[in-house]
Amino acid sequence: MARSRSLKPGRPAYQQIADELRASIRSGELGDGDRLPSETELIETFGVARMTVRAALQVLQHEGLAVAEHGRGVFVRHRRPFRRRSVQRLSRAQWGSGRAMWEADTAEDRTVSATIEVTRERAADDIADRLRVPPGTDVVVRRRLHSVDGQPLQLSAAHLPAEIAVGTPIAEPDTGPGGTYARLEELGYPLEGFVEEVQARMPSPDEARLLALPTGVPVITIVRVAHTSDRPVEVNEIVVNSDLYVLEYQIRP
Amino acid sequence: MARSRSLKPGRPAYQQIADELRASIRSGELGDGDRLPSETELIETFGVARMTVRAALQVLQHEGLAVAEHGRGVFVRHRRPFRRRSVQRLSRAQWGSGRAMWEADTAEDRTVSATIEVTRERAADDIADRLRVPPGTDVVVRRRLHSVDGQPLQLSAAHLPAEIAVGTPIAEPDTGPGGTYARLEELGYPLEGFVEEVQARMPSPDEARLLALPTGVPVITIVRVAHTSDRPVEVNEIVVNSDLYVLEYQIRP
DNA sequence: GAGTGGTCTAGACCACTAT
DNA sequence: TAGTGGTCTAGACCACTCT
Repeated sequence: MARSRSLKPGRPAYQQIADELRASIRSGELGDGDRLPSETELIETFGVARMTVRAALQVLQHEGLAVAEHGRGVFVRHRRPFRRRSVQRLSRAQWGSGRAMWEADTAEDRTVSATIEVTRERAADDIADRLRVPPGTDVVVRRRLHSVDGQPLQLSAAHLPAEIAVGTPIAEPDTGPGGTYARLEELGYPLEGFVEEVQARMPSPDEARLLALPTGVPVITIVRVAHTSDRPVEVNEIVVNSDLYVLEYQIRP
Repeated sequence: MARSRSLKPGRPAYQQIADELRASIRSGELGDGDRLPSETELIETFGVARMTVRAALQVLQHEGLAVAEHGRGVFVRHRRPFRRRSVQRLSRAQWGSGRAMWEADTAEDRTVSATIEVTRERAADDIADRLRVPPGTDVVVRRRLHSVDGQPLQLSAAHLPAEIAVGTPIAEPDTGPGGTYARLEELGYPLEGFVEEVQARMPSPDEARLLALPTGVPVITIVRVAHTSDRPVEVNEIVVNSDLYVLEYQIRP
């Protein structure tokens, strides 16, 4: 960044400074992980007040292009989606084989971990609606936080009618080989298909904390409904760190 | 919001103010479209400087919970996803029938419009890679901006090898009934399937402008590859307003 | 004109990181 | 200790909306 740059009237100063920095990032002049000019340097370069350069840096952070590290500087953020979720994850070959679904798209050298909490609750209206049971029906809820190599990736909350799950391994923290879907088939609920509804939004503060999300990184939400030929048997609400995920879907015409 | 509220030490004032406002929104005390307390009111309520209450309001805007309207106030943002993209969109029944794919999931009373620009370019590396052609190969690019009821929804850039598309309706703005996919089949490229890669991120300033995105609304990006039994024939890069979309995918085990 | 949010200044003190 | 970003103040002027 050259010394003493001029700003044109008409467009706010903080946006012009953000524009210049963004251009430096896009052009590759500032690469992944590089430190941006410090606030002090930007104040000298552009001849503006500190709050003005801070506003410019905030713009870049909220665009997901930069992250601030207290005491160290503001750095170009590097995306590294190291996981890919594909349709294959939900194939019977996967969970029928005794592998956890979770492992389906995980490279061998990754360390996968999860915390889990199983509770019994009354179904919220939207869950009951999707399960096609009366509002307030008892459900077993399996809440998990999945991490890979210590990096939190995904929150999930699987809801199953208590009538189906209670007294089975599905209501235990460890569902055994093949997981919930393998158990459902054993219990006489052969799965016919899944429907996933995908959306994106900014995280709540809680989600940002649990998933260790930097500023400017949205979450992808997935509502997956697993169903047999005559009824839905599970609703899984999933929230994923969009920075680390590429979802893959295959469609046949 | 009661008058004169106290702030506790330890947590930054602007975050505590944001917390209170967020709680009011989540509880429903402030509903969709309601005006939040003005900056002046918040200054009096919490006894802080203006930049502090502004910081609190920015937090909510970047979370996608509120939108500021210059001269009017800051309002609770209301989500209204009025479109749903499902697997059915890509069924042969859809585009084989002469309906534009675009219409597949559009309710009858919507006004659909699009701008389109068709160009011939050298393929960028990632596009060439996905089309399995040498880098720099000539491609026909169909860039569109889709809107519904005047609201911009989606940007797309469909890339096809020039070898396939040149001299056909695919290189014209209007591809005719059933669109590009119907033409491809007529030209001897029967489609065997599609793969979609879905990610989410914050928009670039250009995307935010074109899609009329408020602060705090991410985009969903989709890279769709259409292929015949022996080669990919189209790569479509799609950027959608995540506020207006629910993607739906069906999966068979 | 009164009220709203948008930009900007010139300071202050604090917390964190590096050396 | 020097340099970095994080929070906060008490003003200023501007642009927009509504009545």
